[in-house]
Amino acid sequence: MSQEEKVGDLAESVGYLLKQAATALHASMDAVLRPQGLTVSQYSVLELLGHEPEQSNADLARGAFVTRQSMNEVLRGLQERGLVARADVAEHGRARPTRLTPAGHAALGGASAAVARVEKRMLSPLPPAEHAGLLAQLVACRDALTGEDAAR
Amino acid sequence: MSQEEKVGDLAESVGYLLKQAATALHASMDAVLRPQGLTVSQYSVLELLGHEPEQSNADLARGAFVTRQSMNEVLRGLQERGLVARADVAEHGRARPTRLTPAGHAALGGASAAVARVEKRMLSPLPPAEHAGLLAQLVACRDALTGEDAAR
DNA sequence: TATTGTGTGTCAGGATGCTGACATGAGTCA
DNA sequence: TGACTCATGTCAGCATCCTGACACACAATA
Repeated sequence: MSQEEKVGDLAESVGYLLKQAATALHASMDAVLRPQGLTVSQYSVLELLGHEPEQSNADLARGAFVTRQSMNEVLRGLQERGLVARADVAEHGRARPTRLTPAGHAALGGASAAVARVEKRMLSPLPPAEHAGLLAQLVACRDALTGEDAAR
Repeated sequence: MSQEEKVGDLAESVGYLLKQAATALHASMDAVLRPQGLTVSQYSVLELLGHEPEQSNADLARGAFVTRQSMNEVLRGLQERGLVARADVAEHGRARPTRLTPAGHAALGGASAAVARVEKRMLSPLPPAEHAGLLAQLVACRDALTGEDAAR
């Protein structure tokens, strides 16, 4: 009756392992990005803008899983260092699109290479044939949680 | 030559998806734990103590992937609410083992059931046969990153 | 015995992210 | 036109977690 009603052995909990793996990845990324003068959050913004320029503060916040307020702070730091540029006046609503400066592109290049090496090391124990499967499983898990809201 | 030297499409980045899945899980856990008056960190401590009682502050910090200082704060909150109890004097070194109170056991019961439902929902799109494989892959990724330190 | 090293608990200060709140600009509709 | 709704940017305050530092307890060793 009450076999599956609570969290079992932690070593067999996918949630617990998911947290461990994500924490390890964040720590490894931080270790390679710090020497380049970037935080993980700052790198995330550069990567997002590298793939899709002219995104607003709110767009970037959604892409990096943080609030607009937090992203505002990150953007301010990047702007002061000259890695990104924001339009002074909004063209449409209140949104002021952001884009990479040449210095931002350069910083992204080195950072992206370093992060790619981290990701490669993370996946190194898995046979390449399993990479796509892991990706699909993570997508499925994410969608299962975000699809219908959180409660219940 | 330079095909794999930087992060590619974000939708195909295991690291990006890992972060998304972990963030979604954390948010879902928070949504079900808040109504019970617990934070995710507090729940983690209760769960750890439920599986292995008499752990010290430092033990719990390692188990929850936070610093001793942060865990100290969490324990203080749980102690004030009467969910855990710590020995007043250390028996061996400076370590003061912590254990669940009856109220702590009760709180853990409800919280663990709620979290188990979240985890079940997260895994619901995957055939049960794939669960063990996902778990093993996450373990492998974690170990690949934590085995030899971070840098390089 | 005295020294060194390791593990632990705790205080102080700072960095980061969040919730709450408000004002602004644009679209929708009576 | 005017009221309403929605998305955005930003300010303020708070919560959480971190790094740095220090004192204490024990074990190992010369």
